[in-house]
Amino acid sequence: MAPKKKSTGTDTKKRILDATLECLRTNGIVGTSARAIAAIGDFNQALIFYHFGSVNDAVIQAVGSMTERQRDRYRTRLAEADDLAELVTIARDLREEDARLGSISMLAQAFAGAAGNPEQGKQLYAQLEEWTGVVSEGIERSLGDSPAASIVSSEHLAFGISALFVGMELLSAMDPEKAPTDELLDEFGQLAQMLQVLLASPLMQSLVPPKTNPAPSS
Amino acid sequence: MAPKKKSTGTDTKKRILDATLECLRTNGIVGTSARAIAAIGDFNQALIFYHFGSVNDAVIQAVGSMTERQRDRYRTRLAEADDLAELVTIARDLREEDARLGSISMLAQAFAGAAGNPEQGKQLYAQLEEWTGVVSEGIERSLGDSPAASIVSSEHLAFGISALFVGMELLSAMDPEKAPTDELLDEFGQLAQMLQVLLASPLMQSLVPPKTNPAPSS
DNA sequence: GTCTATACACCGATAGAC
DNA sequence: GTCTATCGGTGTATAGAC
Repeated sequence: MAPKKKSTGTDTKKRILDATLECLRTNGIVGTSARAIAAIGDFNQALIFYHFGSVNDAVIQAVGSMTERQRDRYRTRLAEADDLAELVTIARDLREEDARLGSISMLAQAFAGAAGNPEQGKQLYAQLEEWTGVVSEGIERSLGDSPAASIVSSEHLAFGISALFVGMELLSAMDPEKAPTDELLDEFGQLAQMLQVLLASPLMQSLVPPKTNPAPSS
Repeated sequence: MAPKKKSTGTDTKKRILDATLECLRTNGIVGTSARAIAAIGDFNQALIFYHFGSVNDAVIQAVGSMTERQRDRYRTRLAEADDLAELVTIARDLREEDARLGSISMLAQAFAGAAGNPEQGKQLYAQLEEWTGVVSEGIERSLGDSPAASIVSSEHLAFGISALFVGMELLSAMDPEKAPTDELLDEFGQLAQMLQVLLASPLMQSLVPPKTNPAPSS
């Protein structure tokens, strides 16, 4: 039997986490306080401390619940990517949806707020790693046998993509009209198509030796 | 005759700006308050409001003074770049120094604090544009005649590099041990060397038509 | 131009009634 | 588990002495 729900609907803990994310998205980290969160979620301010101990911890948990969802979403979508061009196209679509939902903006705000607080920083970074791990796998699968993969590690590249997305979202929030995020990503898509052909060309062989076939020992 | 200096040394306005930057760097935007700034610079809290009207305005002006210095520094350094490989090498050096000084971290913090405040955001973005304008020129000069330039606009690419740097600095602050910023940039350097050869290859001609020679009309 | 003193709003966090 | 009430602290900003 499904658990009987209160009239308020969802579980309080979840309501707090959702309100915390919404607050982070609309008010930014400087405007995120226990009172502001409580006002958004229409519950009592003291509940945050009862359930999470502090505002900071509520923020960390809220971001954690968000990155979990994103990790799963990225995993299913990236499973469709077979080569570089597809990978870039999917990445562009995912980012577009993230921009609408504000997921990456929330992340950026939480990061900014954790500056100078090593413990909080490490927790947030660990949550990001789960997410980027999926990206890294996607890169590995669609680029693993390309000669470019022998130069750039997929983990490092996934980190770079995350950093790029976080930075672009932060900059776009400053001046949405002027920041050329979509244009840049479109151009990257075209560049990726070009690169894909180049990477397969015989010329590559002279620059990057093919993977040394691990000959069966002896 | 040079203006007589007070015993405190430098001009108060400048002292406030410096203390504001230092506060942004060490405390982050959430920890940046009039009292915190005044404590760092060892002056009275009320002076901030007398000279700048509000803490927010002091932050904007402080960041502005920083981006000006950075713009000049980038301009002189980037003047040495003649091709893609050199450009990437110089970019890596500049970023390394920025990381030491914390310039980009301050920028990221100021950006994060301006979220949800369009006026402040626009002002900060305009300051960043001065900086990226120099980067864009550097790209143009060292890549202008390459076929890649016909795909990616130098302004857009400069924006992307800024976003990448801001994002990397924000992520590195979370967990300096784990974030592979230097590794990634080293790999990008190698990739750039490879690309430089590829872009010059005859194969490019089949993918990207050479610039249509603007034939003199009639 | 710089200081002290202060007004007033909001912050995180807790105690205790329900 | 949720509420009200409240503590001490800190925030921005200003008035007024010097």
